[in-house]
This record gives sequence, structure tokens and C-alpha cells, in this order.
Amino acid sequence: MVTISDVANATGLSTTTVSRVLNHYPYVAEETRNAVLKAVEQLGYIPNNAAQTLRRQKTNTIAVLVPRLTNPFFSHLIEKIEVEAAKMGMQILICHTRYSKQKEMEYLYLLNTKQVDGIIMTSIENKWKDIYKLIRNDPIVLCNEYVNEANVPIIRLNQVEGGYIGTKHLIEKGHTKIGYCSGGILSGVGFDRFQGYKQAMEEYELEIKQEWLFNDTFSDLDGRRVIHCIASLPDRPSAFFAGSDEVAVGMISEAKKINMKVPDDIAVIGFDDQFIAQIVEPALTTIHQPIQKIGEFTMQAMVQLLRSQTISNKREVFELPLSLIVRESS
Amino acid sequence: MVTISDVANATGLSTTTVSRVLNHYPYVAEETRNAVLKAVEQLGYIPNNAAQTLRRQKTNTIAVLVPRLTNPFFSHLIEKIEVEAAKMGMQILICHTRYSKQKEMEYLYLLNTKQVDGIIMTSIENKWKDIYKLIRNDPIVLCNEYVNEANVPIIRLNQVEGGYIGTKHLIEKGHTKIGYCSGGILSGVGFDRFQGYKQAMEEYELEIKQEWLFNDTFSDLDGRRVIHCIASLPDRPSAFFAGSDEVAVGMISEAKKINMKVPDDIAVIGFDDQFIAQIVEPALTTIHQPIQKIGEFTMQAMVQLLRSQTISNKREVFELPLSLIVRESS
DNA sequence: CTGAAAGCGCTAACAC
DNA sequence: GTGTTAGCGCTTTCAG
Repeated sequence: MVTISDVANATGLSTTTVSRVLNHYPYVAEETRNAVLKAVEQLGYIPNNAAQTLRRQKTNTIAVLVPRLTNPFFSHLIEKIEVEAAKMGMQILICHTRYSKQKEMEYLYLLNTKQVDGIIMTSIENKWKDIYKLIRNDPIVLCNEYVNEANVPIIRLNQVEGGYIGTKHLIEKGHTKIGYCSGGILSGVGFDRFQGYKQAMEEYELEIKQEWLFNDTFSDLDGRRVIHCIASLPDRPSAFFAGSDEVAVGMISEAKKINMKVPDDIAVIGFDDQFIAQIVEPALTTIHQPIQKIGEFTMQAMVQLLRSQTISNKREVFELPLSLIVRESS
Repeated sequence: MVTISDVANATGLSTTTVSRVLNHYPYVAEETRNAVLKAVEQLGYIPNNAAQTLRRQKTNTIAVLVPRLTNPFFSHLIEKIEVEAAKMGMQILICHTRYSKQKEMEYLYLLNTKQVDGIIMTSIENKWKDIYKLIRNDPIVLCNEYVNEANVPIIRLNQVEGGYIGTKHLIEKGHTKIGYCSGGILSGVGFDRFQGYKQAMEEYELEIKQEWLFNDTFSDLDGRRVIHCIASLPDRPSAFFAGSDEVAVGMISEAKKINMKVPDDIAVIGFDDQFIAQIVEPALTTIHQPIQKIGEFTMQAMVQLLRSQTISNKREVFELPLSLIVRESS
């Protein structure tokens, strides 16, 4: 391995000077600089990252905790965050938690082992109290998912509004019996969306029947299950707000199988505006989330946190708007 | 920051002994061990990764170069590789090349800056000659994409067979005019699939018309474009083999818009067996790729490479079979 | 079974 | 403008 002292020896200079050239220090003689650069080139010298990190006490990489890489929402989000990070000369370390409390905790440890300078959490599995113990005043920003107790920058979407505009749209289409399903009930995102749904229903004084509500729906399979439940109900909802496009698409697909017409027998609306929303038939009405913007804001917040060495006991919330995409399923 | 010497001081032992306990050295007195562990716990000591890496000259992380996170094939592949790596106590660093030659080169540098112990490439943008210059005899394994000159372990799918069985299926359905499209022509994967297509066509002595062939098709938009081209042809193909499910789905969606019936007017077959293949209507006949197996084999090959410190100038090819999933679009 | 000492490769005071 | 020196936190001979 070629080290900085090899370069120093080759040029007859000190390692300090070599280091200065490499780090673009202002006051180095043009001649010296060229000599160093030439030697670096010739010897094929490349700085050792571990040594730099140990010395500088910073890694220039930030961890992004993400529950599921195969979920399009997250893969698009990560893609954007990565692009933004690259612009700032930073690397991202993708930490795949697979919705596991333990994995999440393990990854939060990266901050302690000085493997990353900061952490972006796109989902939260553990109690904030426990998370906070690990991260203390370290740079952390919450993106998408959030908790109210967290005193850190939070970039989130107005999920209440999302639930509200989707439901209101169905109501305006003439529906009065509207079902709803979401992923985990513990998720702040899921909770907020439900609040939006409730808000719209109450505003129009519509009844929310317990049997029209479903939980723990994540995949198309869950959507299929929900459709069967609905079909067997004496008093069926005429419209349904699904917690994600995958679930909605599963519902549509299964509805057709059992001869329920969409949107005539049951109108369906999803959440996310994924690729499949345009492909399924009828095309899915859904709530669009400005993923690019979230990614951008998140990295901005992180960079700011990293710059200001002060304690980050500051709660800052950036809330971005959602929009309704009307297609054929409603 | 709590360091190893803090623990040493607290226990009245040397840093050496503390290090031994932490690294599960055999000969440490039970009493000593407990004392260390207790101090570690009390002080909240956590080893500094950069220091360990610098000293040990290994990182325990391997880089996975991937062109596009949002492509389901790759996100599923990465997910599996990550799981396998975790089993071996290794981390993976996801390197998003975005199909950029330059980005790829930058990431290959990670090996030189000792930020990773090995590299898995799932796509190849640069000439192998140039890549080889950077990586020399370092641990590298090719996964999915490959080049013939590479003297490294290669885990790949039998793409020739994939092209062949898909085409043969269409022929057996009675089609004689069969079109074909693929992504980049430079890709070994794309090239092989085309060979399989050609092989089947030749075997049945069917004509391959140049106007039925398309290139650089990646997204559903490309599929839509292709359908319009086909529709305007005096001599139309009656079946089409698309290079990916996305493209196939775009074709189906657009075909319906211009009143071409699938599969009657045009049969379509895709490649990948993604989620959308089951959702689109008619459901898409496609080639299934055993992604889990590829991920597993790839990590196995990498671990073996890492273990055997010898030079890896050995070309080893593992080829996995593909299978045809017949649905309604053919 | 334990400790002293060296050093992994780099950067940053501090001096000149 | 450049060099000397110390040290980031850890592991590993080597000696006892």
C-alpha cells in the first residue's frame, strides 16, 4: 500500500506538505504542489479512509434507516437522498431495518461507533425514549415517519390532509358509506391519515361503521382479504380508502374476480401514487406524495445540523402538502 | 468519547487486556474479564470503528454496485444480499451508480481507499479493461451482469435460455412473426437474451425482420412507443418479447388504448416476473428470475474470496436457470 | 495470564 | 511556505 510518507519520500518533502497539497491548503508553492501531484500520480497514492476518519473524527457519511428497500416509496426516497448527499460530497449508508426493533437499535449504534456523522430515520420502530438514549444530542433527522416527543428536525407530509382530501373526494362523488384501512396502527403516519378520514366524515356527518375499518393492511394480499370481508357484509360500504396503492390494487384485482365492479359497486382510492396506480384497471385514484421534495428537505436539514455544531435540541417541523390524483377507480 | 484507555484506567488493567476481553481472546482470567465487562457497561464504552479498521486493515463491509434502486429486480437483489451479509456479520455499502460510467469508477475506488473489503457489481458500465486496472486482484464478484474477459467469480442467470424459452413458448402458441426489444445493446444480459431469441427463431426457421426489433427500451414509456411503431407497420408481428416487465406492461396498456387486443392482436411476454405482472390485465406471461438464489450464491462467493487470501485470478461461473411463468398475455 | 511499546496512516498545532 | 512533533483509538508482537 502506498502511503503519504511514500509520497513524502519520493518528493523529498514532509508528509505535512503532501497532506496540505492534497487538502487544497492555500499556501503551498506552485512548484511544490506540482511535484507532489506528480508523485501521487506516479506512485498511485490514494488516501486511506480509516486513517483520515480516525484523525478528523468525521466520516462524511450519513446513515439512512429504511424499513424496506423493495417498497417503491422508500426506494425513490433513498434515491433522491443519495443524489442530494452526493452533491454535498457525502456518502449515505443504507440501513435496512426490515421493520425490526432490534435492527433499528443496532443501526443507531453506528452513530456511537463513529461510523457515520448523522442519521436519517424514515421509519421508527422503537419507542422514542429508547432511541433518544442512544442518540442523545447527535445529528438525527426524522423523515416521513415521526413522533411528537422528538426534539429534532422533522420533515413530514401532511398526512391528516391526505386522509381528508381523499375522503372528501369520495364524499363529493356521492358516497356516504366509506371504509378505511391502514398499515400499523402505531405508526404516526397511519394515525394521522385516519384522523383526516375521520375529520372529513364528521364534517359531512357521515357514520363510521366499525366493520368498515381494517388494520394491518400492507400488501396486495391484504387488499384481497379486505374485499372478501366487505363482500360478506350485510351493509357494504360503497367506497373504500386504502392505506397504500398496493393494498388498493389488490382490492381492485380481487373485486373484479368476484364480480364487483370498480368504481360502480365499490370505489377505491389508494395512497402513494406508485407506478402500478396507472397500470391497474381501472386506473387508481390516489394521493400523491412529493418524494423528491422530502428527500431534498431532509438532506438540507441534515447538512444544517452537521454545520451548526451546537446542540440540536430543537424541534423543527417541515410539513409538505399532498395532492389528490383522480383517475378511474373513484 | 469513552476510549479503551478509559476502561483500562477504570479497571487498573492495561489496554491490551481490555482489548483481549473485547475480542474474545481465550486466555483471560474470569475475574479480569468480568471486571472489564462491568467497566465497559458502566462507562458506556463503544469501540471506535475507524481505529479498528486502521489497525486491522479490514472493514468488514462490502460494496454493492447497483444501477438503479427503484428497479424492483435490484431492490430485491440487494435486500437478499444484505440479509446474507448480515448473517456473516458484514455490512453492505450500497453504491448507486445510476448507470453512470464515472460514478461506477468512483465507487470502484472505495476498494483502494480501504473503505470496503470487497465489491459486488450487479451491472457494468465501463470497459472491463478499465475496471481491471482499478481493482487488480482485489475481491470482486460479478452478479447478474458479466463480461467474458473477467477472471473473477460470476453469478449469473442463463439469459440465453430465458430468451429461448420465452420465444419458443410464443412459437408453440402458433406465432411466426415475433418481435423483440431489449435494454442497452452493450449489456451482456441483453445480448444473451437476444441470442436465445434468435436461436429459437432459427430453430423453427422463422424470419426475423429488422423492423420488429427495438433497442434502448427501459420503461413503460418505451413500451408505449414500441406499440405505436408496431401498429404503423404494414407487416405487423403477432407476438412480442419485451426485455422487461415494465416495458411489457407499457405495451399492454398502450395497446388497449389503441384498440389492439392482447393477446389476440398481439401477444406479449415480459422478463422479471415483477409484482405488476400479476396486476396488469391481461396478466403478463414472463420469465421468472431466481433473485433469492442469486443473492445467496453471490455472498457465498464473496465470503470465499475474502477467506482465501490467495490471488483470485480464477474465473468461476455459476449459472442459474430461469423459468417461464405463463399467464394471460400470450 | 498480563503489560509495555510500537505503529496502522493521517492531520494539525506550533515553530521557524 | 515548509517541517517537527504529537496523537486520533485501537491491536499486536514481544517479553515476562
